[in-house]
Amino acid sequence: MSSEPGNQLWQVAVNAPLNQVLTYEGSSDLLVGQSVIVPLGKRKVDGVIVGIQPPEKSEKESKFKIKSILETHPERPLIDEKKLSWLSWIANYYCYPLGQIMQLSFPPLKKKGRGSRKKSIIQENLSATPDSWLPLTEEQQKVFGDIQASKGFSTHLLFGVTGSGKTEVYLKLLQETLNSGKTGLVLVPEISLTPQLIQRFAQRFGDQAAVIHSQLTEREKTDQWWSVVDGRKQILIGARSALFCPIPNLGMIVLDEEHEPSFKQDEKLKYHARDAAVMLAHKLDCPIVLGSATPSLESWENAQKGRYQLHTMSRRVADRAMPEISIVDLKEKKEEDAEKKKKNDLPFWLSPKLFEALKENLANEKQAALFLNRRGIAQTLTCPACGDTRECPNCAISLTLHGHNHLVCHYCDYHETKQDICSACGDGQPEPLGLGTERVEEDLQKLFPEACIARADRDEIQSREQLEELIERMESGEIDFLIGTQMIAKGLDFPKLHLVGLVLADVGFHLPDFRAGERIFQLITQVSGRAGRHVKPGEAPGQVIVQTYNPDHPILQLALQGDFSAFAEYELSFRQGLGYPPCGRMALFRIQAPEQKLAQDAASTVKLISEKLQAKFSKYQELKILGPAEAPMFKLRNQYRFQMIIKGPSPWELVQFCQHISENTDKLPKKSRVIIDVDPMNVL
DNA sequence: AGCACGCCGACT
DNA sequence: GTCGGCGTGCTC
Repeated sequence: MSSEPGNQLWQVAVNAPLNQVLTYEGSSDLLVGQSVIVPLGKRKVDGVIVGIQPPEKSEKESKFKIKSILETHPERPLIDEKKLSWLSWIANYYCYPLGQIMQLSFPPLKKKGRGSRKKSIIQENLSATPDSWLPLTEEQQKVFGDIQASKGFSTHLLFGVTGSGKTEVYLKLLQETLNSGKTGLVLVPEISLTPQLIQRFAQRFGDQAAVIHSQLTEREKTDQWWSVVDGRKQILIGARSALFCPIPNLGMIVLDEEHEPSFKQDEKLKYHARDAAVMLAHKLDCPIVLGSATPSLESWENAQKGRYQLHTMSRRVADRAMPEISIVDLKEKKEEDAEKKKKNDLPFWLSPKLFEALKENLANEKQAALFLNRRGIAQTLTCPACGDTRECPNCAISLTLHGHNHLVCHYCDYHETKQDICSACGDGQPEPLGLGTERVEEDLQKLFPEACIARADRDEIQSREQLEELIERMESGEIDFLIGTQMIAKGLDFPKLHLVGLVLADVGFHLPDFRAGERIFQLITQVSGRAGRHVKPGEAPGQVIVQTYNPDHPILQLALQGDFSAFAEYELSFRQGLGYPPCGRMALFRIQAPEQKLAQDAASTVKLISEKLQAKFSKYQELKILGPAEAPMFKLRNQYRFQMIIKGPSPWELVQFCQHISENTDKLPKKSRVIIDVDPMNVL
């Protein structure tokens, strides 16, 4: 404490939905970055000091009576200048109050007093004896060396086929980071934080690693958080929220499965952990590694443009064979197929080829998995004769069925009436696609009464324990057929899984989402990676069967060849034409209100404000404002929802525009709200 | 986000 | 008469 601590004015970002910092009086001993408690209205809230209030400014701000900072948070660490600058970037870029973002940097509970406590399951896992290091393959060694050689900030895109051993490279890089006295952060999608992955890190780093994920209790999260912040642990593994942990002395960030859409948070602060992590690495001047077998086109484009360094690993370790992928046409064109189907009494979704493969697999006592990505809130019409789906002429997005005969585009609000006869082939009658995992399970059990069938989807598997139990039953070989949604397509590694079937690839194609093609390519690639991961040389390779009504679709053909760069080229040229990311940026405004009329009016108001802004500022000239249109989920939790899409050539004017809008939409019609999503991943 | 203020209907 | 519902508005 200094001898003469005078008072001065501080700028504080408070934990409230305010778009500005507030001014408080406090001791001049305080520091920027310090956590404080301040009075706000009639209550006390947390806040962080973000700056000194310039004295000349305070004179005219006499509108408020300046209050005093009540106390400091003695145990919360200082947020240093770099971190502060990063948090401010997030607040600006994603149009979200800084004070609320700051609070993500702190654990949910108070620090625990000393005293013995029993180890959590994770910690027990992490205390396993370190095992020996595997020697890197030539390819791994090269990538490791190249990344290692770069100093300071650099973004590395590690593009490695499934089974090429990306994790081994991460482990080695992290070890080097620890050796140089720095700490490391590993971000993975929540779904892949399975014991399998944690075990792997545990074996290498023993008790040097902490893990944070959403299923921990608040106490556990708090303890893990402190173990890193105190410096007792040097590596933090976690889902996207771990990014906000103020890890001291961070020297390396690894973000695995870089393409996973779950890195984008869909509620509250709609940040993308990958993009925020790259920005953090930039601010901290440290390297970041993004890994994937199917990079997002955003990252791929960044690599092509030289903003990211591309490292490719194209060989599976131990030269394990890639699985055989085949595509089956579900259209019942061939007489013999129809006959076969009839003979075995097969349901419409099961082709004779997949049926035979399942039968053979069961006879050989191997496991099979069937995937069906039924995320179908949005219904699209598909012609059973030619497989055509009606698309919006402006947006190249599937039209969505409303009522019985109304087709609507959710990007621009184009409307048309349903035709009874398919306009593409003039023959079939388009029908909504409807099929779910439950139906698949039911049908399959009838066909294979003796088989042990398990289902994995949101309805069936709700907790981590249930997932772990399922994994165990798969590993023990008890389950013959596993039926599931994407849930099981990712991250899981089942040694005895030999056959993988994608029941209906088309479901993915026809989501009203410009990334539908990318998702389906990723899905096929990821799913293929599950089959025959552990075949030994000489054994038959894993088998993948993709069923579809569109066997000739270029994306399926490219997935079949496993040619990512050809796929990227194809997809990028499509996006270029319409200015979709990464060939341009977009933002989504969701306008909602408890009554349809209110929401409609509010949407029109926002549109009007947008057009006025655009007319007034020339920098917004190149932005394209689409909509408002009804959101795909028009009514949700008693709110009626409209959306507008803003497209622009680069992020700068787009983000400025979003900020501008958020400043001007405070006084919308009562009860209505605008929610801004910059770089949306999910337009539903 | 909270928390208060205020303006309506149902109760002692 | 007042208790309490939640719609509306403000916070240095």
